Amino acid sequence: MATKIFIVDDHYMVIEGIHSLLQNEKNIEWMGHASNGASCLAFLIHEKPDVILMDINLPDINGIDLCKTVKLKYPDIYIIGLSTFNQQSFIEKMMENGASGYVLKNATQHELMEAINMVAAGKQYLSFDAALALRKPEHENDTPVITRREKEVLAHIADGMTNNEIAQTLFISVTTVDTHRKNLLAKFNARNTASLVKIAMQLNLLAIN
Amino acid sequence: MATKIFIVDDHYMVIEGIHSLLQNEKNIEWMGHASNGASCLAFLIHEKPDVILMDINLPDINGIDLCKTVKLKYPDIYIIGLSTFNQQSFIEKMMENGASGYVLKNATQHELMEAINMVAAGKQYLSFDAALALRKPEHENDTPVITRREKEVLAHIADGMTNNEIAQTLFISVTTVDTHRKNLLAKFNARNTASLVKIAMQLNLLAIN
DNA sequence: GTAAAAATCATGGAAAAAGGGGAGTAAGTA
DNA sequence: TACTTACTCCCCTTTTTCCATGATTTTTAC
Repeated sequence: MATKIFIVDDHYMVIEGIHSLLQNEKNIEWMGHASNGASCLAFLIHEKPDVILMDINLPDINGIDLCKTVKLKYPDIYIIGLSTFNQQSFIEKMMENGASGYVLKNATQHELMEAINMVAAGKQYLSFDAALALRKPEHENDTPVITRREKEVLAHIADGMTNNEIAQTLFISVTTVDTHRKNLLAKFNARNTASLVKIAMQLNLLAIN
Repeated sequence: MATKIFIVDDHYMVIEGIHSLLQNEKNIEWMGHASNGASCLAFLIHEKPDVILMDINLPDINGIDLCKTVKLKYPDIYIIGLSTFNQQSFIEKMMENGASGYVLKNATQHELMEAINMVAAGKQYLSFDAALALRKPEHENDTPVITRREKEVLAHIADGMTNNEIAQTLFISVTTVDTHRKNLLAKFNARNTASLVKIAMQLNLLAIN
């Protein structure tokens, strides 16, 4: 029985590339593609693929959230994350939200087929580089654990607000905000606000929640 | 006479996609691909394509600089920039460095062929969206034009260095660094260092030079 | 060769952040 | 219950940034 595949990616060339890679595979049934989250969800109302290859960068919604939505509505559909980024935070969040695999866009045909077959069989698959990123020991793991409040403060800092302004919007004292700021600097091992924001952006703590 | 095409892109799926799109075109001769700048230059020593499709994001060198290098050595080769980003600054720099066209990775087969044919005929081609971005009036352009020195200072700021430290590493006065910093804040319309770094990261000015 | 743009330097003052302390409360866990 | 964690608050000092204003010298581009 052929595995029914559906792609969500806004780059026509990538879709075409995957299509081409899968064209001669006998046990693959190509169901088509969507170029954004909305049309993906619309497609799923009437059609049920076995595996969805889902890009993380979509125009209307990010793939991480789309993954969650799809998995909630259709738990039987397996999802493979697809991205050019090999960042631990992306991979982790994608897997946390129910994805069964993660493949980089520079994967070979062999890797892609392996991923699809593994995932369709109910197993998990991480491309080599992705697995490497995840297997880093904790001390090499560069993403610090920050609390809910710290994340709020961090977001406001990155938006250019001063401690005073943050204190007013969060209805807390300036000194409290200052404490959070100091803790953030310590946790991120940052020398000052500038490097704090850079590191947070690199870890995607400010773009995708 | 067929147009000889060569691709430089580090994403296998994109290469495969373009290959697939061009496979049935009679007047296209596929010469192969390189996945980084170095192997592209190595290839060009012995082989001379008519048109190179060049990704902006490469592992070893950015496409903008590679474009310059290739054009210097082989002015007869036409280059089409290839990117997922529709940012004015990228497009401009690519064209300034001698590219004849710019195509987004979500371009259709028709657009791609049009680009190749136009460029091979010595004309220029910008994909619709790219052209739109370029025609935006200056006040709608969200990527400010910053100078070489400002970019250096910006990078150092984002790395957490103080004005004093930056001054020492660049062998200039602290007040000069301060001036650059002020100009950066003004150009980015940022309230302080934190928002400056965030905006710069969002515009990819700290990852790609 | 000239005009524009970029890079350089400066003063002085107000505002904010960084660094170093200490400390109480509430909530959940072992 | 004892312990940990998150969140809250405070003081003081030093450093750094931010702001306003002005000016000179190189580079670059036409």
